[in-house]
Amino acid sequence: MARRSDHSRDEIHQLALAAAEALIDEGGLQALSARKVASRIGYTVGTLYMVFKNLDDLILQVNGRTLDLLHQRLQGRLSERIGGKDELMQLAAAYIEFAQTETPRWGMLFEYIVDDDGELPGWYQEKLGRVFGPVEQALQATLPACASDKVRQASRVLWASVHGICMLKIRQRLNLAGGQTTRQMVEMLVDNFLVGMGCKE
Amino acid sequence: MARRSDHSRDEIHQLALAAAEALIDEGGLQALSARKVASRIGYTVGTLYMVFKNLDDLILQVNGRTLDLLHQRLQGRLSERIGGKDELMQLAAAYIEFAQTETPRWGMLFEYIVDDDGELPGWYQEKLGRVFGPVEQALQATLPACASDKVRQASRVLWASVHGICMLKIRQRLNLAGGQTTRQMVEMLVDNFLVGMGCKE
DNA sequence: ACCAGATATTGAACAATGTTCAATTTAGTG
DNA sequence: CACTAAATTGAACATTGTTCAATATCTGGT
Repeated sequence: MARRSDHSRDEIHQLALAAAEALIDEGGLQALSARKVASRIGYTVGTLYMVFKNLDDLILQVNGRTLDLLHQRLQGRLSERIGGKDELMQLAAAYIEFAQTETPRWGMLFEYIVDDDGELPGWYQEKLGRVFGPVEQALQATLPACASDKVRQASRVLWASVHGICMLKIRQRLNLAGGQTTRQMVEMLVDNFLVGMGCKE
Repeated sequence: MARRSDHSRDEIHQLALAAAEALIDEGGLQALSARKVASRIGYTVGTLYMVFKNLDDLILQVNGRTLDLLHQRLQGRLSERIGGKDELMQLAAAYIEFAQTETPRWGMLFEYIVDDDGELPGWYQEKLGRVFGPVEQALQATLPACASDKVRQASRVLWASVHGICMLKIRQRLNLAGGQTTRQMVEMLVDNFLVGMGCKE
């Protein structure tokens, strides 16, 4: 029996999240189970339910950490405020890379489905909003004359589009894409989108 | 016990698919189970496995029918060859409507995940390709001067983008989208994309 | 009409799942 | 050392996908 003082509640919490992430990386969402997570951290099932409401709660928290990581990766490509297509393509490349490198965790962000009227918890929505930050910044720098709420909206449209391409490409739902890479497809999108937004270059 | 001659193999096949669709419509993918499908059509579990390899096989075939239905809905908006932004927006509206109306079945199209190297079966890829048909046609009509393989590629990029917007909107992953409707976001995309492709209007 | 071979159908069995909770073990306090 | 409060366990339950021996039903031949 695990000693009561081996880990604090919070340590168990963190250990479990890390173990869950490892399992997901190894075998996708279907490789995740309460008992497997528990045994990996040296506890039994019951203990998990002292720290998480249920498995969905655990998954949502893993997703929260994934969003944080994604935000970091995007922010990392934003070191210098260049603006323009190049910076947006840097961000897009970072997103593509993240999706390709951390495919299972990235995919899980969109598999957890919320009920009709049920909303995602506030802390989660906040993390979601943060992910759009770098895109919004780069887009504003690219379109200095554009009103900030229009940029806000445009960044959502553009990024949802980048995401759509990534998604269908990685999940192989784009039959006969003519040998284009994900990156080339995204470049076509960004090019056209920026021209449409009235970008000079 | 169900009489041996009550239904042919093929009838059982069809009945099961219809029952599965009903279950999914009522409660999403998680409401689907082998026993529920079987009991709805008046048989027991074992019988299902005479007609489907396993549950994934059943799901893939449901998805096949969903793709057919989607293709119909798109094709239905293509009756007259107008070309131009209006026709593309008609198609986009049809897609949005489909996603909003048949959300569970539509969502399932992207939840079934294929292994790393494992490909989707040929018949399924063919159905996938067909869905892009109407978009390709409308885009070619809109850009008559554009080479057909460029149109082919552009239709994939554009439609993956439309899909991305739909997806994130319906799954509520677009925090603070500023009260824009899915349709308005898609319109912004289509507008910009067409300008970028050199469309006059 | 009846039998035999073939095939359809059943339902029990198995391992694994999420979740709960009484019983047990441990830690801290007086 | 004893008592209380909390942590930890593991058995229990319902449900899941899948398999397969047993049983029921049909078909064709005599």
